[in-house]
Amino acid sequence: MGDLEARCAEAGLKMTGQRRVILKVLGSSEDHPSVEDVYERAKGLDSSISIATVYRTLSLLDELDLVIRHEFQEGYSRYEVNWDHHHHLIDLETGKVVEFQNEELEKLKVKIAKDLGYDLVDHRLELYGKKIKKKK
Amino acid sequence: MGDLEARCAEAGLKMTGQRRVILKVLGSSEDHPSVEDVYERAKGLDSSISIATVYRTLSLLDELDLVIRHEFQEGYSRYEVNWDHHHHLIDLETGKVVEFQNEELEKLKVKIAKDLGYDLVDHRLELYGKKIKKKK
DNA sequence: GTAGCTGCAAACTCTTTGCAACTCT
DNA sequence: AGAGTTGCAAAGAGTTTGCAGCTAC
Repeated sequence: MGDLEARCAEAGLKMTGQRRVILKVLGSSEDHPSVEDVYERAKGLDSSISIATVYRTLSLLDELDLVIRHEFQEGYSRYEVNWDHHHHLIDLETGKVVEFQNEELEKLKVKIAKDLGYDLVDHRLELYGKKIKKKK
Repeated sequence: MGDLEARCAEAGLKMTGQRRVILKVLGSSEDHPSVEDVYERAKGLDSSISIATVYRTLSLLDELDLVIRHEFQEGYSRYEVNWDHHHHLIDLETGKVVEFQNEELEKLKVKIAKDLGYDLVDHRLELYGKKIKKKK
């Protein structure tokens, strides 16, 4: 993958200070921040930034597929950079989000879509679970 | 499975006229109606019903697991009766929602969660695709 | 009788947008 | 220079809630 800024320029976006800040925040986030989270982190780097700009920028990045927008049944969106394809397991007790990949799953999904008469364009998979308690 | 009304009574819910109407609407819907949809259909049976009651009832039913709440990335919720476990393929060109089940997928998900150290409690899978065009 | 339910309207949360000023290219 | 971008504040959409009256049990 590579440089977010480069890919934005490629798409014809003007590289403003605010966008640079937001891209920096996204690129250095290891989690799945909400818009509010991105806004707070961005303000740490440039206190004049507005949340409207964060919303607008995230929408743009989503359209460009540079970012993925998640709705984990919380009533708001979370974002993450679209570095690599993976899925999420949400720990119901702690809210922790675990990422995973599974090749078998990928193949199976394409096959299911095909059997239904569809070309698979996109998909979402979320698992919700509780940590297995080891017995002593 | 079976009677929605019975299961509500079992849970200690009072069986009011409005609830009966909403349950009837849900039980006879073959699609995945939004709150607004449920409200409109319910008004056809009892014009005095309010949307606040629809929201409250659907939340209750969701807590009781009698109903499943979906968020198909549209900015609002859709509901369906929790009759049987299945997943959805959303046709990106028409918005049509196709339901499917796949045993292999179910096993795989349990296994993935287990490998990550989790007991699978719930999960969501949505495929987004385009209809395969047959060549003449 | 009374705990629970309802309609109404107001409030809330998340997100989008109109506008005038500003800024990359 | 000029199209695109920004901050602000207001508006929008979807959803929740306080309250007084009503109703199933």
